[in-house]
Amino acid sequence: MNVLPPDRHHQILRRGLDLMSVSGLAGITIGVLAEQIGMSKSGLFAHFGSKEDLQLALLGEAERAVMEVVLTPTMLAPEGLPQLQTLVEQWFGWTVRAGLQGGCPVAAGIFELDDQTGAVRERLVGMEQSWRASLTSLTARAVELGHLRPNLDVEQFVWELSGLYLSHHVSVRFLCDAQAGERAQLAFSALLGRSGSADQA
Amino acid sequence: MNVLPPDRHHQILRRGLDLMSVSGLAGITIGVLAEQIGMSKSGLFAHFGSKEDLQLALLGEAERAVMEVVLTPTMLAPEGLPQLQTLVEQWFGWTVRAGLQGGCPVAAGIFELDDQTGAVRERLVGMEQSWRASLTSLTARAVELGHLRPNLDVEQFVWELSGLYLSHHVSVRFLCDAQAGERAQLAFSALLGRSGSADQA
DNA sequence: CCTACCGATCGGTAGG
DNA sequence: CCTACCGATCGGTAGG
Repeated sequence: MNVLPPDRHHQILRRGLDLMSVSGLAGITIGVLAEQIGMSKSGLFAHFGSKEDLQLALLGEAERAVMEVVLTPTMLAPEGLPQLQTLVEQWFGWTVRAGLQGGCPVAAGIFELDDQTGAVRERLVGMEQSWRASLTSLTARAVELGHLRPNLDVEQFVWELSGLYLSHHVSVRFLCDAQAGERAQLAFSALLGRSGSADQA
Repeated sequence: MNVLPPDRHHQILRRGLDLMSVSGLAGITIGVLAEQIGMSKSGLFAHFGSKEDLQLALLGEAERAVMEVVLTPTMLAPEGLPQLQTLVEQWFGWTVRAGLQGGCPVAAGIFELDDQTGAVRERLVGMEQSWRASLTSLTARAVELGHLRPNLDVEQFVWELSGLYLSHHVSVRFLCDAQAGERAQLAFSALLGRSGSADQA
């Protein structure tokens, strides 16, 4: 039961996720990542069949991180509206809590790969669709519990919520707007307000 | 008054903008761009002092394209609400109308450079701030004309509108959602609705 | 605007 | 997991 080294493969993925959050998917190079970990290029390469496989593995690591940092705490909250509110609290700006230096690698990857083809893009599309399905499920549950209007367009709700996430990302990481958190909270409150069961049209 | 060649420098910027919309800022290489135009690497390089200067010039070209394809038609509409509606019609998905093969290079650049430093990032920050100032001005004019609530938080309106643009971009270019246009229109109508002078709270 | 070239780095392989 | 190496490509330069 030796503790050191703590699994080289996992160390590569962890450090690689951090690098990906700063440099993007295409910005990852085997040489740079190997140097940061302190091993040889070919040594690191041996863990993966190709650079593409490394990128796919890093996307998997990102998915695991989101699960741990965002989705798990969300599920611990009471079902319905409380889970939606917890989700937004944990989702927006999650990379800081995950200990990453950069921004959301999924969002960055989406804009990086939106005009390309290949396995990495397809993997990322699958991740995003799966993520939105989770959001849809949480929202639908809030409707079932009467926390949101029974006639709410759940897909539209998720579509607009995703836009708030992206706008928050741009504000906080690119424009460095100190009011990013308040703006996001205000927008989310407005979205909840016009989705609420108290439908005052 | 010779017509051919139609200004090599402009040809480089035009073709480079197209390449940037597909490959992103970092994806641009002098060699690839030179080959697409049919000139030598060093011949193209001579037009710019460095790759960074080329990137800066391409951002300027993107700004010019947005001005021509989005802002100019917007200004031709009646002031206030009609201009805001025209803006969204022309802004969302503008790269197609601009004849580009890829998505919005500004949006892509924001997510690409959000964790980096340097002149290119600073230029892009300036462009985005200037763009949002234009949106703010158009929105404030709609308030002045009584088309929107006098107590509207104009900055918040622009912040949320920017989120709709990003969400639309992801839907149409990455997820290939056929309903992207409808979702964006629905969200924009809702945003206008709760910003309208007919404040039915 | 070109050819020819520079050192650095890329992903990947051979062989151990 | 390493050293040593491959061909290709990178941004950039010399010289014309």
